[in-house]
Amino acid sequence: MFDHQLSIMNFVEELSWRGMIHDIMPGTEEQLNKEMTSAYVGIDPTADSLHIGHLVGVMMLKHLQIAGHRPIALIGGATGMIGDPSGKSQERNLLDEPTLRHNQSCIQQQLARFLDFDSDAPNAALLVNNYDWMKDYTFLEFIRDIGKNITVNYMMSKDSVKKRLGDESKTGMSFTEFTYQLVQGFDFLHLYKTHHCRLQMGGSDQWGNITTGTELIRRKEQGEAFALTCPLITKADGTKFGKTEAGNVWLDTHLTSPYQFYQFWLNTSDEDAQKYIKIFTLLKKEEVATLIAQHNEAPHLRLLQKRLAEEVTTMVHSKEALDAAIEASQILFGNGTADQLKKLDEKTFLAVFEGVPTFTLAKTQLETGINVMDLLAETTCIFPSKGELRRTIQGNGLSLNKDKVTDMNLLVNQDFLIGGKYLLVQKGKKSYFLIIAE
RNA sequence: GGGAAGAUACCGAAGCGGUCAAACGGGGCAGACUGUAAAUCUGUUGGCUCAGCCUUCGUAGGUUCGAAUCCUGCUCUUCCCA
Repeated sequence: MFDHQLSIMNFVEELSWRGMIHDIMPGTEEQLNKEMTSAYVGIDPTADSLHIGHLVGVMMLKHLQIAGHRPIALIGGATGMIGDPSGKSQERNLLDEPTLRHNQSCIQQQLARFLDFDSDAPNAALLVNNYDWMKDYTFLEFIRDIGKNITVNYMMSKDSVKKRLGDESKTGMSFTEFTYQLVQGFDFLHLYKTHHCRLQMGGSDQWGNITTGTELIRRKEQGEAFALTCPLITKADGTKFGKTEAGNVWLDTHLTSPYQFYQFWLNTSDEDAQKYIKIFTLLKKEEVATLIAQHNEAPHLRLLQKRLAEEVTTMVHSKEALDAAIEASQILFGNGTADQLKKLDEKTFLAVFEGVPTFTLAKTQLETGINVMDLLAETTCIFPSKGELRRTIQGNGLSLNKDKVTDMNLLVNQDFLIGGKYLLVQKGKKSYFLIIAE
């Protein structure tokens, strides 16, 4: 029986209570209990940062490593160029190699916060890029060595393909997309042969692709490989997880500030928070149970959301970033008044509004005063059009320095500046913008 | 290669010669209520120098006093036949 001092609970049990198993191939658990096993998760290198949609896969790898197995992160340099037919995603563009490598190294740095790549431990994590073994692999070799082993009938039976072939599909499917599962299956085969990788994990939408891989391994190598998928992360209101109005929630500080990151998690609904805290934090079963119980006692305190946001922000960024985010949140969402705002010293002020979109303009422009309309819709692009700004003011949704604006002809001059320098623009309750006069 | 259907604002989808900046639904934004929630209700959702004007209904032309609506070419999509 395989045992590791770190593994308190076995991997499958661990994922299971966390609600992270959607489907698992028979024999997977036995394999994991038998010996140290390598398992991989694929990541598309479409950007130079991961976003929180990637986090589930990363957490699976982390749990895997904690359980004493070896995680492999596969950068889909080759597959990422194709695009999976199951997603709504368009066919992708080919990344040039420098961009691909850049993205790869950025992603690896982010992964290093979660996984141990460098130690001498036998289960140190590994990062590979399928571009490396695909780029010189010719089409002829591929169809002869790989394509031969899988029938089109088999490939067509996959849901992802059926969906695109069905009557309700409006777009059809290119040959390239059809081939996707084979290419991904080949990755699995390659890792099986080169790294003894026996398990592929991914989102539930990957099940079909993963099983093409295990099938390929069975037919070509008479080997046994396994699949484990986690449920697609959903939100109770049915909208897509991981998106805000501003787009993806990234792990990179420059794309999504720690404050915004913290806010994202803080804003999860009660129902979702119970799910997410199991998936995105490493809190133990008992602690999670206690938190959920406490939350149900006093839901308005939102202990669960706060804890979730704290844990994830700390894990992804740092304790310092978390503290700053909390402080900023308190000022922004506490009963902040214009007076309080004006009392802040510049350093705190800037810390609070770090990550808030800023616009600069010359102080001289304010000497004679400038109309709110022109200021917000023209000089700065806080509002895309004057019409929209007009509507917002009419709907009582605009504040300057925490004071509601009701007059569309309001003249903004230097007297409005906080500390002689800053003007805080608020659209609705949650959207802040900062104008800096220089 | 032949045939059919279609392309409307963020998305879906009406409109089929004037009263159309374009019904309806979804989404978005804002307001009320609240827990920075959910649900609900309300307003709004092309632009502007805003009771008026300007640019939009795949694209280029044409017919007409007048076109999203009719005609022609083109592009693209889906489906059927070969």
